[in-house]
Amino acid sequence: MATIKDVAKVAGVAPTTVSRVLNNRGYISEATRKKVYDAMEKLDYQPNELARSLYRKKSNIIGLIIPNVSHPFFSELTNFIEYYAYQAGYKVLICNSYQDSIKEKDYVEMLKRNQVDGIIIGSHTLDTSDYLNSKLPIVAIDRNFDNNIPFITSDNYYGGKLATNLLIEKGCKKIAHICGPLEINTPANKRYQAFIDIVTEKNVDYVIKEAKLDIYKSYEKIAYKLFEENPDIDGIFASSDMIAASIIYVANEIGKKIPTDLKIVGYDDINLASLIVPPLTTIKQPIKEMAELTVKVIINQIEKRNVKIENILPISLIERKTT
Amino acid sequence: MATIKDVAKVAGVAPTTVSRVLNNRGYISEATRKKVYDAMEKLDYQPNELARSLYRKKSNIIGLIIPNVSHPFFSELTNFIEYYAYQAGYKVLICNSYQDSIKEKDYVEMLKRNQVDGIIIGSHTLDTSDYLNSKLPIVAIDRNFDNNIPFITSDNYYGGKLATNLLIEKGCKKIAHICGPLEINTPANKRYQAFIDIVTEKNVDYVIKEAKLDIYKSYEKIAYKLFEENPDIDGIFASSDMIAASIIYVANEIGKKIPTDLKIVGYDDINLASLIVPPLTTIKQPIKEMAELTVKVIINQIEKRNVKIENILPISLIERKTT
DNA sequence: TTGCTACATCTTTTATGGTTGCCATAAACT
DNA sequence: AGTTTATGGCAACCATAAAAGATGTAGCAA
Repeated sequence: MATIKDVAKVAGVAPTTVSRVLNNRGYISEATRKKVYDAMEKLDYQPNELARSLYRKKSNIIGLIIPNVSHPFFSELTNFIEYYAYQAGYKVLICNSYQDSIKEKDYVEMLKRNQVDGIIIGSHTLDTSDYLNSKLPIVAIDRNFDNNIPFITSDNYYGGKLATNLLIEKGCKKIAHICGPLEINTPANKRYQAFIDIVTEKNVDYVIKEAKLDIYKSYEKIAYKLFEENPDIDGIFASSDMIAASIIYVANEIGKKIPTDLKIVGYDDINLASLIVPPLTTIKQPIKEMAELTVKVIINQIEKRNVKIENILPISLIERKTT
Repeated sequence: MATIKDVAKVAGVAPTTVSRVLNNRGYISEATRKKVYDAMEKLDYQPNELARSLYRKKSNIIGLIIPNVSHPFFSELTNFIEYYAYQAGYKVLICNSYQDSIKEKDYVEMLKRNQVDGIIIGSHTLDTSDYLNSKLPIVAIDRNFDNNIPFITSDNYYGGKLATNLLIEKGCKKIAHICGPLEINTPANKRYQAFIDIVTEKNVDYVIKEAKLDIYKSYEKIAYKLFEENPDIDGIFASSDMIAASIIYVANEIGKKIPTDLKIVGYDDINLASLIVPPLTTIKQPIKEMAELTVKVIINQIEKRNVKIENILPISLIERKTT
């Protein structure tokens, strides 16, 4: 690989001059500028960003820790995060934590060693204290830490409310809610809270099942068990579209008709939601806008601007064919 | 952030001694080793990988260029690539090219500037010559360059053959194949070739439609058009599960029964395939194994070991409920 | 006892590729 | 004459690694 010295030699100038051309500082004549550019082209010179980062103490790399990129919600989020980060001149290092706290901690340390400028954390097992002792910019997705780490989320309570109300309006008499893991306090739990509040208020019969973040097999098991224990269930509010898809699958296997026998509301509105059969009624999280805001907040932190701690984006109900 | 010098000062030794403790080389007494470790702990010292990479001329970062992480096939692939790369001590920088050749070139240059140790390219627009003039280790996924760039793929011809034969065996009289973009010569085109060979050989009526890589909307349009132009179609071989899912969706909309009126075979066997209704018959690409091999080949290249140019993994037919 | 070698232990120096500040020099302008 | 523009050269810096060098100690033969 050509270095700045090689370029200087070929262009017949000093390395300092090349650096000046590269960084647009000081006085440079057009003639010299051209000579330098020609030399760079001739040598296919690419400045070594490692050396630059080392000097500048800024790598322009953002670490992204998520449970699993193969989960559609996270893959869509990752896609947009990379998109906006790249636009702002940042690169994204991707880390799958598999919701394993040891892996998560490992990744945080690895990212620090690699001098990332900030970490976006969409995975949820780590103890807050592991972040506290670091001055590194951090943004959490769907997690409200008790300290001052900014987080991005959507209006989960309202989402839960809309979903539950819709099922009741459509005439469901016994509703199940399959929620995500409740042991960690995340804003997503407000979906659960809203569900409980509404069914209690309206005095509707209900069931709760808890699902760990997974992709399918475990969701199917939960669905089978739910129908076995509660054959009279006629409405389900699933806290993710993947769970909802699994339920539709299982409902089909055991011969329940959707939406006549059973109505389903999902959550997220991943790409898949409109594609499955029947198309899924769901609460749309603004994934693209969440990604955009996440990138904006992390960069604002990196560049020492003030950021809001709470960043809650609106959700909306998308009615399709499962209700 | 604490540096090696801070550690040295606290431990009362020279910076080099700390470096030698870190890298386990040279002679170090147990007493010194302990002093150094204590100092590192006290300062919460993390070695700066940027500086290490600069010196070693090795960043342990692999660049991954794919069309779009939010596409399930690529999100699953990315997941496994990250998994195996991390196991081998490599990090993954993710790049979405959106099949845009300018973005793709931009990304390649960015990755070079950042001194990545190798590039995995799953995106397919770039001219080979852009790679040729670089001594950087490269592995392509599903792309057979005419030069010596190793590539990973699966047995596309056999996959196309299995899919087409299955539809014919199941009694289809007029089969459509929705293939991927044919303008670039990729191994995936062998699915198309196999399809043509079989229908010609067995003298079965057929239709071809070409689909650009996209996620849904465009697939649906193609499906609508296909059914409009060919109402008598009774079998479809889709070159990806996402296309197949879109077809199932459209078939449902226009009242075609699957598998009675219409049989469908997908390709990839993404997670979703078993989950959609009806569960999709498909050709399984060994995504996990492909990712594992991809990482293995790129690392072998990085570490100057010999690698095979052609890496073709076996596929298999997964019969579910759409045939 | 001396001299030599071998080795353990740690330090000094140089290198990695690039940026920047400072000073020197000189020509071209006000 | 003084300012602006243009360039070179040097040193310091970023955090780390490695080659080479310094120092001390032990073993062993003369």
